[in-house]
Amino acid sequence: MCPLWRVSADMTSQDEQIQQRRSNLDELAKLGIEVYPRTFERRHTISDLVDAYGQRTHDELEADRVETVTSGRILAIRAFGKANFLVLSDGRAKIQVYIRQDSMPERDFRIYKLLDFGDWVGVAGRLFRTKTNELTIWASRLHFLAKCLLPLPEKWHGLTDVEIRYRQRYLDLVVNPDSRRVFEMRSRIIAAIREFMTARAYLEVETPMMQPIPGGALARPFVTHHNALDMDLYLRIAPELYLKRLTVGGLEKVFEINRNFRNEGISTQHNPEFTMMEFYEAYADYQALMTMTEEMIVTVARQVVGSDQVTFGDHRLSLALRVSLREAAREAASKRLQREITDADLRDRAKVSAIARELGVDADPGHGAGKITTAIFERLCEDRLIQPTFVYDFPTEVSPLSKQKPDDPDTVERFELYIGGFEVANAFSELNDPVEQRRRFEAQLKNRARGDLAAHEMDEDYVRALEYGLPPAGGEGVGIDRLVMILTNSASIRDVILFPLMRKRD
RNA sequence: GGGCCCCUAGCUCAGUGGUAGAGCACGUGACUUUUAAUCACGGUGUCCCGGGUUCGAUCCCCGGGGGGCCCA
Repeated sequence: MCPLWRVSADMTSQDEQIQQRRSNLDELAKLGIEVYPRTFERRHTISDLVDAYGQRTHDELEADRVETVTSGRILAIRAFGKANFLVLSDGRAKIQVYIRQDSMPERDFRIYKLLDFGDWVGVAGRLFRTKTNELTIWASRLHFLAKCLLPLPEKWHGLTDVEIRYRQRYLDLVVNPDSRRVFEMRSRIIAAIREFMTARAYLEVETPMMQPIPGGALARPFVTHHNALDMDLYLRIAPELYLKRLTVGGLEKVFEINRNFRNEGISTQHNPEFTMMEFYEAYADYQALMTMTEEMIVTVARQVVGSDQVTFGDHRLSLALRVSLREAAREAASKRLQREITDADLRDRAKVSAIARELGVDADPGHGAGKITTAIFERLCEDRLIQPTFVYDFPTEVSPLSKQKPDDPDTVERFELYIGGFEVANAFSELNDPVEQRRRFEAQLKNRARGDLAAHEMDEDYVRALEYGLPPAGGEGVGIDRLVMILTNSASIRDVILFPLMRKRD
């Protein structure tokens, strides 16, 4: 036979492999089988079999004669003429299948001959162990379930090209078990958080993702448009103002786990859409939330990772520390400049501005002392906060929705939790004085007028809600993606988001 | 937005100013307990795209695209 039609000079290796696979599919159809069947009834999943029989010895399996029907994707074919092996995977576990011409109907063996690496098949057979002690299904029937028409990445090196891993996550999941593990853990982390909250009588709610006034955070929003109402809408940057409206309405403990959208840069710590767990509790203040946050993270880590000590990069993370923002900025600045910087220096607009200049930190002319101190903190301290650290007492200027400290109007009762060098949570005692809230919004509007597109907008209805009375309350947002990074030791947020945003590719 | 780095076969990667390579994968053959199966034989290609320099560019230069890391 001279299969000239199969190989022409300008055919690439991929074309050739696709054509071969197509031809195998055609041949399968000619056998009279349904090549895209609708269902397949399996008696066990591969994971079930490995869990239940992975420890059974050869003799035990011979005595028990375990019959099974299972299915999966073919991850390897080792052919020896009359003795053949497939490796099937259900994504979590693998099992070997032994194919012998004289152990199955002739048509099933013909199906076997037309299989390719990556195809989906079902098998029926008996469990045994080979000479090399591998748990194996001795196939008596073989069912074709679906064709893999494109060649898969190589089994040994897997898929390391991060661009393909992000753009074609399905390939990453097929060949990189670690990737699947990360997303399974992500799912369990979210489930554990939900369980933690509902066990404490928090009510899970859903608030608008499309908002006429984007609020609750200082960030630039995405804009969209509703045609029938002819109205611009913004994808939410935070659910905060809606959740607090619910607290006004008497829902004393609420939480929401969902996406926020911020029209800002992309980095290993930022994806334009990201998942937050945000919650509010009447009668709690930020001190209570710190304690609760510690408890939540420890509980989730123990439940999902099995320990409250986790490895992140080169670091071993453990106990939570507490340090005030001004104190952290003051200490770091003193150290850097080799002289004593005082708390009073940081509160003085002119002095802190000079200090910032000395440190090479941008101090916008419109920025007040609080904002400049925060910039110094972010520049000097943030990425050094590897061990879990609560940074508390933020400048009022950068916290338009937080309640001031009773003895210090320039400072609010707010904290951020840092782990691994980045912000994981942000919380504060909620400002519930409508007069003061209006003043804060107005201050934000001035920043906006000066060109700060991330400054907060006026939200009249939110102020009105406060006028009806918001009980004393604490609220917090936990960055789920970043928490998952910490708990799965992932260096980039893109490794914990199934389909991270990528540039469009023609 | 700035700096540095990457883009070569389906995958993982070498490489060179002169007709482009390896391993895996793929095809043909052998093989009835293999497992990164082995052995023999065989074909891999827009060297990201466009322009320039050159007798000749995958390589050097310029521009663009995509990606990564760091900084803002």
